[in-house]
This record gives sequence, structure tokens and C-alpha cells, in this order.
Amino acid sequence: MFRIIKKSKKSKARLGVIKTAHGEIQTPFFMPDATRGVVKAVSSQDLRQIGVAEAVINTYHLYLQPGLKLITKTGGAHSFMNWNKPLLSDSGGYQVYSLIHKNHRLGKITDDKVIFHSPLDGAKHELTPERSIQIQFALGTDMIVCLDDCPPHDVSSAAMAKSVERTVLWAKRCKLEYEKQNKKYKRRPLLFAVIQGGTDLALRKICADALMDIGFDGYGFGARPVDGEGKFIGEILAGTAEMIPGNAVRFGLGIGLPEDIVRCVTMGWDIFDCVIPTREGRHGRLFLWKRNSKFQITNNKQISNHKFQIPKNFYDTININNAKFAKDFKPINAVSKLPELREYSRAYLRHLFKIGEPLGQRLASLNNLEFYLNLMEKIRQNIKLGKI
RNA sequence: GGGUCGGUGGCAGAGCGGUCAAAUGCAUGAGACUGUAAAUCUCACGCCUCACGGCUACGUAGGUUCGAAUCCUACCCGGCCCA
Repeated sequence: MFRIIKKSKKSKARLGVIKTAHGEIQTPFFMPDATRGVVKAVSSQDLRQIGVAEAVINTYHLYLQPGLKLITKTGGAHSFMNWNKPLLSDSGGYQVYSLIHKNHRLGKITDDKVIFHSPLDGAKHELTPERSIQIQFALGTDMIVCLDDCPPHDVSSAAMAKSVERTVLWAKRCKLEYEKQNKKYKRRPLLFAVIQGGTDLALRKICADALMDIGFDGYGFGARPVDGEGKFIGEILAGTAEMIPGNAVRFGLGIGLPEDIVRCVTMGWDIFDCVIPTREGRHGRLFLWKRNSKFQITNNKQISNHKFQIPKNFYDTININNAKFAKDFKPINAVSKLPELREYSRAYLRHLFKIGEPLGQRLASLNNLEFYLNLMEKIRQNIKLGKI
């Protein structure tokens, strides 16, 4: 269940609460990706320690490995992962894109279903909209997503229209299957559909309207639009948000960069997930607050007079692999709530990366997740105080 | 002392007359990463130059050849075997 607590007067941002069987979460929020049942390199204990309240797992990956039987046997994804907070499962729609649209040898898409060759061992698997929902019920996740057809950005407009048509068709089948599973499991996870349509707002509208006729708890924005240089195109996201009724959850799938999340919040998007903090962390990039950033938690008096603008340059990133950190004995992150990040030096973290030690990846991932959590906290505070 | 094999760029290690500034791996330097086929990928990596190009290089010194990391001679150094 989704309830809006406060709407901004300055923008389309809103504060809300999503109630699930595993607790309530305040929106806007960010979910780390735990695609294969782990946020890579970190434990659920780590996540709890920095205050992560929800995570995203993937239907397709967990179905392939370790498989549903095993997960069902342990009582679902929550207990398997030792995670008692809300979980969202993604449908496998993104894998339609990353495994098939991008590489036709790995499978085939028909109107009826998707045929995958497992990247693990090449074995053939079929995913239908119904199957995706069944799997997600078996996983026991709190928020589930309809299987969608996520095309590459550069596809022809005819192919894009086809994707939209397919996405709507599949969403319809997902909804029907959802009702069946509902009766079987006596559970009502939130069901989200995904709006496709590329950078064509009219097509997005066709998709959104068709999905809203079916009716879902929330609507996702699929296939983050980019321009020729790979940059984020805001108008499409803003326009699409407007198509979605205010009482539905707006889910920006795979978004993104900190500044993009802020922008999307002001457009009315509520929840986000992205691999950036963890993947880039594993690759040595750390997100750090700028010392004099104007984008601060607003109970700080000094900046409480600051009129809200979408903050720019409020953070820095560093690549800890760079030679300049070899003798940098400053803390990894002096303002972290994690003692580990305050006590280990950057020189040491660089050393861990240089020797390929997984501890380095864990520390960097935690640093970045903490940054994202802080970001969302600041965003919520700003909305609460009427600044966004 | 005799015999034998070998000495190649930061390291390991190809190359054995021209297409060699020299494969490949590692190391190093930088970059990318957006619903995770990602502890991955890309680029650079003798010196000078933005580049064209030039210069110096395959233990050292000579030599053969139009041309040598590659062939010959001597020397230096190392491994192994014999005394």
C-alpha cells in the first residue's frame, strides 16, 4: 500500500510511505541492487548497519541460480538472504534487453515469451509473463514487476512501438496471473508495470494509458533515455511522470546518478534502484559529499535559508586506484557512520584494490551506499521542509 | 679449467636476416560503468612531438650483409654437466 504524506508546492516531489509485509518504507527511496540475492561484496548485516531499508533482487537470475526449489525450501528470498526488510523483485525485463536485444545469440523474443540461453551454462530457458509473476510470488518479494520488453535506445520507431505493444500485452497477462497467485498465496505484493516508449513522449503516453487501463499499484519508467552523448534526457522522464496518477508509486528503474535522482524526485518519481553505487564502488570509485555542498540536511541552520534549486556539484568522486592516493593517509570517509570507513586510510584502501582484496570492494560499496542513503535522507528532509 | 645452454622493454617470456620500437601475460598510468553476463571493459605504456616524423634500443665490443634482436668473432655475466 502506498500513501502520500506530503506534496511539494515547489515541484512535483512528494513524500510517501509504502507499506509492505516486511515493514514500511519512506519515499522517495533508493534500493541497492542485489540481483543474484546479494548486494555484491556486502552482507545483509553490513546493509542493516548503514541503514539500507530495501533492496532489489532479480527474478531471472535467482530462477537460474540457485533455482526456485531451493529458495522455496528455505522459505523464500527473505530468509534465504537473511533479510527481513522489504524486497522488490525485478521481472527479468531488463535481461530481455541486456541478454537478447544486445546479443541475439543469447535468446529470442516472441510475442508469447522470451527464450533465454543462460549465460551461466548456455542452457535454454523460457520466460513468460505468467512465469515471471509465479517466480516472484515464490520468491516472496514485497513489490513485484511485470515482465516488459526493454529495447535499446537506438531501435527504429516501428520496433519501439512493437516493444510498447508487447509490454502492454505482457502486463495484461501479468496482472491476470497476479490475481491467480494472489488467491493461491493469500499475499498482495505491490504490482508495478513498466512504461516503455523510448524518447517518444507520444509513445510513452500510449503505453502509460494502456497500462493504467489495466491498473497497477505503481508504474515504472523503463529504458532510461539518453541523448547522442549518452546523457540523461529529463523531459521524457518529467513528461512520463505526469501521465501517472498521483496515488500510484512512480518507479525510476535503473536511475541512477545522484543528480539524476534529485531531478527525478522533483518530477514526482518516488523510488529508484541502480547498480552505480555498488558497481562503481567495486571498480574503485567513491562518492563523497563536497565539504561545502549547499545540498545539506536541512536542519543545519546555516543553509536552511537556502532557496532550493536542483543542486549541482554537491559531491565528488574519486578513483581510489589513482596513484595520488598511494600516500594519502586520510580516512576513507571522515564523516561516515561506519567506524571502518573512518579508521582505514585511503592509502590502505588503494592497497586493498591493488592487491585485489575483496575487503576493498566491500568498503567502497558501503561508502557509496551510505552516500546514496544520505542523499535520499537529504531529499526527504528537503521535501518535508518545503524546500524542494 | 673443459663442455653446454642461455643473456630481449619494470618483470616473465615470444621472436631467430627485412613486414620489429619488438607478440603475449603481469605490473604500471588513466578512463568508462545507470531495472548487474561486470572483482568487468577500454586506452596508454623506450625517448622527443598534438601529429607527420625523428632518435636511441634486444649483455658489451667488433664484424658479415643493401639490411642484424636474429649470422660470425672476442669478451663479460648466469644456469646445468664433467673435472
